[in-house]
Amino acid sequence: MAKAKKPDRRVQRTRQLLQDALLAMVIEKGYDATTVQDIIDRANVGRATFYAHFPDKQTLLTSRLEDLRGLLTERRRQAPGPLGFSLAMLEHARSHLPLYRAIVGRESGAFIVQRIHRTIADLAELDLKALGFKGAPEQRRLAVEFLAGAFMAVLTWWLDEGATLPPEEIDGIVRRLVMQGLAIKLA
Amino acid sequence: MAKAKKPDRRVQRTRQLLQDALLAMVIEKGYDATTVQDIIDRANVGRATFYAHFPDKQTLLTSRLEDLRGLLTERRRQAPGPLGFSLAMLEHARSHLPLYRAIVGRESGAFIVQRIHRTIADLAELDLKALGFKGAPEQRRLAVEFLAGAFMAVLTWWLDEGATLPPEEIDGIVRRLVMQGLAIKLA
DNA sequence: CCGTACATGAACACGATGTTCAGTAATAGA
DNA sequence: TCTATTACTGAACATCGTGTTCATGTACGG
Repeated sequence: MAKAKKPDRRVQRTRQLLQDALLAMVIEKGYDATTVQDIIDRANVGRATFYAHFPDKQTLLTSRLEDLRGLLTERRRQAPGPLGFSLAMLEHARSHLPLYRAIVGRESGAFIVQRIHRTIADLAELDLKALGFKGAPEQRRLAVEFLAGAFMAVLTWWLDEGATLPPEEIDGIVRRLVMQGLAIKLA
Repeated sequence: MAKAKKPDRRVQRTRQLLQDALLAMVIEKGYDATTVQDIIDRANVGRATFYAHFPDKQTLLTSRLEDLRGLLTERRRQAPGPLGFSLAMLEHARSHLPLYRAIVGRESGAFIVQRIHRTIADLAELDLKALGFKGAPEQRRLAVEFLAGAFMAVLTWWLDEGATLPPEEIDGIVRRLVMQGLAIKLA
């Protein structure tokens, strides 16, 4: 373990200001449309200061996304079992609706969506492993992508509809679809 | 029907050049990284000319994507039944691998992915309607998003892996997942 | 052959990026 | 409290992409 010296108070403050400003701007104009200029204006921070902390917009966002990953992993620990993150994420999304819509909704940029997809896929893979999913690793990977993609799409749709349906209902439907499929005879 | 006067030969030529140049650049550097400058350089076309035809990069791409939509709809007509587009798309993707990877793979921009997702979702909705899917329209929509998201994710993964597995196998697995789900007891 | 529609390319204003640097302030540690 | 260190500032700068304009040249259709 590297000795993690507690960072200078100014550093903490600046990073916090920048992260908060980014989220506020993303909600306001979307990720792609948000410029570094917007962020530093909102945060009241010098231009040079931004680049002293983060090489670009993307890295700044990534630093913030670690929190979400942590939260989901934690919830998964609390509520074990496959798709343990599902309900947790749906509820978390609803209580941060504007942010989620900006990040994972129809208007968001590609980069963020991919990151979140990866997070979900990783969690799902843990689930499948724990269940002793039979089949080649390749098949497991395919199933994991299937699951993550499906979940992301449902989440996106739900958010874009205003997240009116209760999380429990969405969670239930997703589970049923994942479990039994459409339960329709396909060709 | 509007009388579709056949366009000036120069117009056809210019539009073709621009579309081809865009695809070439997307394969080379990805959609986001491709600039209008790149496109007109590659196409050997004046800057003003570009903007005389398309307001921006996005519209140029959209004009091209109509072709794919047409092709998928056509294939669906030929091979009716749910998920009729699945195998067709997988095969089409494999025979245009670099382009597909650039467009729908991990490196692509958000805009294109959303467009393709929409195309697939629309096709899937036709399938479900034809099958007499029971349940509220809202539930059907959710199922459609689920299906499209899952398919897109699998396609993305497959492409990023180099599309080594045969399309028929992927198609079969996707069908099974959609039909029966993971066939695992979930909590 | 001629009038029209299109292509050209250069110039322009604008805005965003990322870097540099000298000056100033806040901080941690003694 | 004092001091060396570290961080922030703000302005300037080069670079690049965008989208518009316009006068000029040229290929097209009829």
